[in-house]
Amino acid sequence: MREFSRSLPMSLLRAREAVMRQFRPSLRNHGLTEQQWRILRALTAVEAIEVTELARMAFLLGPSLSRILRDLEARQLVERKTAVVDQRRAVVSISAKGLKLIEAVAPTSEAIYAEITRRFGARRLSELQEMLVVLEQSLADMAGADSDDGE
Amino acid sequence: MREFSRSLPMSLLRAREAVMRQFRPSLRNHGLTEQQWRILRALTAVEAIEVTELARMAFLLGPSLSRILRDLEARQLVERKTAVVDQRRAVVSISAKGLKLIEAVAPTSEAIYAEITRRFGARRLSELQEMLVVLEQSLADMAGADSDDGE
DNA sequence: GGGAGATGATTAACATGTTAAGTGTTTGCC
DNA sequence: GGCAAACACTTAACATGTTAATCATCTCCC
Repeated sequence: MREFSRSLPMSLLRAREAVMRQFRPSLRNHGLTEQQWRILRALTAVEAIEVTELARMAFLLGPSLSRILRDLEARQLVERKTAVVDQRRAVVSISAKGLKLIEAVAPTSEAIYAEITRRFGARRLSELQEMLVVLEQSLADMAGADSDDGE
Repeated sequence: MREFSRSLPMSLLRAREAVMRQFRPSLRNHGLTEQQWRILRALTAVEAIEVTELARMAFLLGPSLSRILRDLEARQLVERKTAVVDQRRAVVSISAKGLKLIEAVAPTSEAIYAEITRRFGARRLSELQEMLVVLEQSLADMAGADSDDGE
């Protein structure tokens, strides 16, 4: 079998961890986890958004998002209301307080990102991002290998 | 601020998830989680190994590894004994039963990996892995951006 | 217009990620 | 040789990942 440390999932995991390690302390100083930050960050790009669509944008599973929204709402960083046309749907938006928090975190975040870009190289970074997109697309319609053995 | 969906952490997360989505069903059919598989897989490369070193190999934090080892030991997939020279250290190795399980999973796993390689391209895959290593190394000695604000 | 099935969201249950604290052992040094 | 600091590992506590089940609403079709 392929040498373990060279497997693609491990490489991606390690690279991502190396990157996130840079951001976590700053987020923590503002009382935010990585996922909470992703949600607030996604919300700044829209006026309001339904929960399912937000999950897609922030790349979180429904249950995780549900829990985090409950907390963010309690902290008054986001607002939630039920859609009028369909009572099942909830529409979420960032609050003024949430925006303020984003603005407080952003400078440090940007500085870290800039330093990562400087170290790794801007061109190289673009190439990497492009490859990652292609990888994702390559596997988009792959079966799922379910019928492995006795199921 | 940079468009959210193009941030490096998100790109890495999405790519990794696209890859892991392929493997999870098969692992699940064998009663293994991704992390349990990583541990068993790492153990096949060595005779025996200390817990801390295993954590480094499988890229798991100590607490996660502790919990998982407890479970794998209960299922008799791994064996653990205390080092004679240093009572603090525990030495872990894979059991015959564990090896058998690995051998049962490996074919499907290899087939999936081969299909991923075929779709993405072998050369491209090598390039990607190389870039990920460089990225990791680029950030290896980066500060940690701790002194963000009032600390 | 009413009921079966689909859909959006949440809850439940268990596994892991993450940081801090705790436990037992060893090491270095006086 | 004994004690403070370092070390290896585990536990604790809370947040998230993951899958399945539940709940409420809605849609479609008869």
